Amino acid sequence: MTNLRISEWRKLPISLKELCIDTTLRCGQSFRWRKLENEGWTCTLHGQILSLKQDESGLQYRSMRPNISSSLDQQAQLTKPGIDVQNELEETERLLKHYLNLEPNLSALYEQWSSVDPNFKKRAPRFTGIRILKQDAWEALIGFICSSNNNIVRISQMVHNLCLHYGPLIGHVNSQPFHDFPTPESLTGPTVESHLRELGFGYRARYIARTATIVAKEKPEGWLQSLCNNDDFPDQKLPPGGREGYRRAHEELLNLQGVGPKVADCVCLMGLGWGESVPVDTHVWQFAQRDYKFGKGKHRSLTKATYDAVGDHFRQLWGIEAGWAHSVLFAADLKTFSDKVATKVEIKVDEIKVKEEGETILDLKTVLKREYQVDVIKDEVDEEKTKELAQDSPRAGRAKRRKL
DNA sequence: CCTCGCCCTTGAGC
DNA sequence: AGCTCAAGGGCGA
Repeated sequence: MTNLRISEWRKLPISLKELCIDTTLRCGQSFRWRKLENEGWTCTLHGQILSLKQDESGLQYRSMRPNISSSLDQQAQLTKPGIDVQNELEETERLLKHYLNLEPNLSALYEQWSSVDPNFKKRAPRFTGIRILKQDAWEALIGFICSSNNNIVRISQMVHNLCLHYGPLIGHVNSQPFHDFPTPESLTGPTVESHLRELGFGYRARYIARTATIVAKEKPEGWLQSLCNNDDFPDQKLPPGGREGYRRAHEELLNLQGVGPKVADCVCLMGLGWGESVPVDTHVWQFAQRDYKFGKGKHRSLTKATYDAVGDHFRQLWGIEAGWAHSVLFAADLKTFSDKVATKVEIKVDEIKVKEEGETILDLKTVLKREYQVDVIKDEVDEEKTKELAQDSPRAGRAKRRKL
């Protein structure tokens, strides 16, 4: 095991309503946290390894830093002048508070969204404590370039491989290596694309290599950070298209390779701190049609115009932190969390079907039995609504159909 | 402006 | 065993 200086466990007083790490770290906004036996959620952050544990009493964390000299044992390190342990503890706490984005009052936001949106009010109680993290913008950018046509498990694997091969090793925990996220510079070079293809990145290999080159060589130093939101006290007025700074950041990101509207919005929201950013992916498009009357007339398919209209709608409905509310409903739509949503199976007997065969019309009375899987919020089962849902839901058409 | 085929890989479902 | 399809899209014609 690599020589690490391990801090004591410290406590951060925060309720599960304000932050639920088990949901927040798995809902597809960050891809590097690993849950280890006896260690909890673990990830590298700015040259150190952080572990998080949470129960009803609060959040616990500890840091693991690489030793400067491996010849000294832990006791010697602790007493060695030059290493200010107290200072490091404070630094870790600052880092963690910043990353977890603990400033906004999440309960108050949930209440506000619930008061203006019955659908949010119905679904949110099963998904409390989902907080938008303040991730590093560069990491978010690469992570979401990887996300196209992909699933969370595989995205996480790809990001892990990226760190393993291109990021500096920080240390081992439970005999697993932990690397920091690679810099843009380290992902430039003539062999990166082909190597990433060998590692299974597919067509995203070229996007990553090109975007890394643009950021490292063509843009000025600190360009990505310059797009981030520094408005600590946003005024309540929000233009339908979002604040000027958000629009500019979004537009700038579109010039990169492998970055379309959706990926740009993910980076704006999770890497640059623009709360009004609403990434519209297949899940969001699904519930926009199911619960918010999109998918008809002018906004039949998810074109760029429809994409903007969906975002504008949610911004007007939810306000300046619309992206936060969006993440709650997104999580509610993930199969990963289907254990949080009770599944009710409805049996419905179809109408008698008449089957034609050549010239003879056979009265084949085929009774079809359909099983509809309907997401039902536990303890809030409304029979009429449920049936309606089953018939209107896009899932109903793909529901299992068995002949008897 | 909208639509479509294509891009890589993996796992589930049939 | 083999096929289709979707998984948090983007790009070019």
